Amino acid sequence: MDYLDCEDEVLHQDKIEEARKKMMNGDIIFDLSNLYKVFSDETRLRILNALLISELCVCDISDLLGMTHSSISHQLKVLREMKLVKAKKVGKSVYYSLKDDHIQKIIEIGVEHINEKEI
Amino acid sequence: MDYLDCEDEVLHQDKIEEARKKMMNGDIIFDLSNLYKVFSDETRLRILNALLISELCVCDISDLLGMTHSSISHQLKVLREMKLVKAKKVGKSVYYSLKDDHIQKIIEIGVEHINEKEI
DNA sequence: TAAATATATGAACAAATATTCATATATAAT
DNA sequence: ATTATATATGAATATTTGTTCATATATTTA
Repeated sequence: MDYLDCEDEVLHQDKIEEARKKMMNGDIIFDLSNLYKVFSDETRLRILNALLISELCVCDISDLLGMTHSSISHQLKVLREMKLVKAKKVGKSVYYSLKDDHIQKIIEIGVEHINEKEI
Repeated sequence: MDYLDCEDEVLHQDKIEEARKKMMNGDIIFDLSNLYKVFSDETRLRILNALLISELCVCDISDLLGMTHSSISHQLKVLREMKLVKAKKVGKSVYYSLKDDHIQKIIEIGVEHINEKEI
């Protein structure tokens, strides 16, 4: 393990200790990584973006994104499991909508970041 | 392609059109997905979290996270390429720090979301 | 009741990605 | 100059993950 190889004079024990104390705990890091993983896929982002505009059934989303029902359905399952969308069954159709407004905020800040980087 | 199989009566053409018009364009979706991909990995999140607290060299980060220099260095490269961190060389060491404060905001909103979900 | 439609899902496959290992480069110390 | 140290990086490996394909379930219609 070469993470033990640094000379003591190079390590900043004070800073390391401070960081160790103030850092978020492992569970939160784990949950956070899973949350952002949802937003890291273009298909899921497009689905969330669409639902931000309107409630839609699976057929609508498939048509809108030009992708198979299966693919969309798999991704909707991920979004459901992460509790980012809710499903409402009406007849043979299932209507999806967003579960809360953090989604909008998360996307907005991301867009803000990207726009500033372009300058 | 079974995304063409839905009956016309099931599709909501008005909603689909509205979504099509209002949705973000593909380039932004692509950039967004790449941005969130950075936050989707626990190692990178821990590095960002540490740098949020203090400027650190590679040795510090390796020691703090209990991971090899190589692994940390690879992830720092990703963070550099995404322009989320900046590097300052001093002697043999390279000191890393955050490049802007969107990082903090993105993490904060994620934490907020997770905490509310726990209720 | 049988056939058709909308959605869901398990398994297989392909593509992406994180870590390890080996090695390279740059700087400092001897 | 030579050796040691801090960091970087290419290639290989292992794991994860998105889509496709086949099939299952639920609801409606004939």
